[in-house]
Amino acid sequence: MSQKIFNTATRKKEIFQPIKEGAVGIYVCGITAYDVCHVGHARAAVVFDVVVRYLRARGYAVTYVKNFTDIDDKIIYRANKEGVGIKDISERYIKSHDEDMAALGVQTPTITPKATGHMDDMIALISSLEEKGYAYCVDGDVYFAINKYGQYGGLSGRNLEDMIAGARVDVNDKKRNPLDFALWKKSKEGEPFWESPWGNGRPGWHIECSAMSRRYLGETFDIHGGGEDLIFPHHENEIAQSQAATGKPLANYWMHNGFVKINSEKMSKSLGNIFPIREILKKYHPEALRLFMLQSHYRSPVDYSEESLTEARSGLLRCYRTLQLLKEVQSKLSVDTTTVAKTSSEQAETYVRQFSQLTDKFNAAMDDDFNTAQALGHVFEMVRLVNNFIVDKKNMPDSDKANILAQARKVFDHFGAVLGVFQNDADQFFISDKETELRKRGLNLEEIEGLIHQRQIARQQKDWARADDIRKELARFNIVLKDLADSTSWMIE
RNA sequence: GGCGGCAUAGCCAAGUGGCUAAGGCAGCGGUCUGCAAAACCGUUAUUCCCCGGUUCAAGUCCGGGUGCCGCCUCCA
Repeated sequence: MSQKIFNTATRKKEIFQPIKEGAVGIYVCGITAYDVCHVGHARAAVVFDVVVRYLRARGYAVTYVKNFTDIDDKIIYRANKEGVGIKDISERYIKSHDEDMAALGVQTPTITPKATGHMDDMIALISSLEEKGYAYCVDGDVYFAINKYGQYGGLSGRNLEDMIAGARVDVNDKKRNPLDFALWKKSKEGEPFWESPWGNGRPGWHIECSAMSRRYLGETFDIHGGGEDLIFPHHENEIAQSQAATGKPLANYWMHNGFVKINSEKMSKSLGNIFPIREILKKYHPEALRLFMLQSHYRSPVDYSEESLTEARSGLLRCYRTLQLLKEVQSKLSVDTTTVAKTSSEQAETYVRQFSQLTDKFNAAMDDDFNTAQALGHVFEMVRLVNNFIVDKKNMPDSDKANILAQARKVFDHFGAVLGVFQNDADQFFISDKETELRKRGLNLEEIEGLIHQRQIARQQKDWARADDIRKELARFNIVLKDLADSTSWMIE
């Protein structure tokens, strides 16, 4: 099976053919470091994290570049407002971004370049565009000449007439064409600036990605990604700049992730419905957030709500219960559970064969444009299959059981490594889930455990009425008890 | 005004020409249990927004309609 990728540029699923056999260069537009990251950033990060994880699992040597925009109007605005330098702002939010990403289990990209570290590359690129006649300088600003380039609009499927008819482009006397965009902006009084052939100024927004992708991945690379909102104008402009400069395609495949809506509304500052990642993670396990996102296809919109996160948590609990059970059964076997031996019975072989079929199906789903929703369907089938095994395993020799469980664990390890879930030990997961839920609901651990202890005494005395009363009382706080042979465990529903 | 997307069970969500329409959540019945929980088994869409067409065959393709949504301005 070959990897397929939906290419925004052609609006079709295409068979992925890397430039260099066995290697992939991917560039994803990162954040502008002027505020904390929100759930929308989380989605883009998780989507491309999974893309990279899967390509690596498939054996590709992936070079993943994700930039930080650390010079920009919004950063300057914020720095002025706080009376600090732009570096204070950008460094603060890059740090915050890194913390959020780590919490989400997003692997650090191979290279994370910053715009301000590549000023020479940008100036060189703009100069070459100027030499070739694609750029013109007016009063310290440098603009890209759309008309000269001629192929503008290819990615977003727009033509110049449509866009001009849209009439929402800003009026600027300096531009020859209203759609021309700034490559270099003259600095205003008091703004940070860099020296350039056009005077003191700073780069336009789009040029950094053209310069940095070229530096780290070359003139043409495999995959360029980002949120769907970046298709126009940002990626359109990147293509125009880069291809005018090199005469070569910028990227062979363009991937764009869909948006996160909040309670069916667009997320926006004016609606006040921006959800920072760190706020969400106070209430939900990061893997629940990942699962929520991965249950939809990456190009579809997802609708964030407390209910949908709670549902995702329920699904995650189901997986971890099985993982926990798997470990528990393993620990009770009389044979070494880590090595994989040959199975002896037909029944045992059937399980192992089904595991491998589910792995194949999972991979096939991922091959098909990273269909994580479908892939997750197979993950849950695997959960059921393992539960089934645990229920009907009885007369199997321990060596067979050990083998089956070791195989099952390997399959979950693969699923988990690709999707970035199941990264916790099951027992540890339930402890942290409990802590999160207690905090969220403002419940007190000692009180709950005290009641459970009292109930334990009542149970020993077979005082079922008292035991049931305590159960009911705890149920009012959504606490569900599970009676074991000699103890009671509990969790919050 | 221009460009694009989506509409599948109570909810979320895969499937995009052909066996019984994945999977999750929620619900119901059963097994298990002192009672529960978890797990397992069974069950919940004769049907995929509506109308017409193409085809031996359509949720899946084409045309029309309706309803939502995104982009066109900074935005993941």
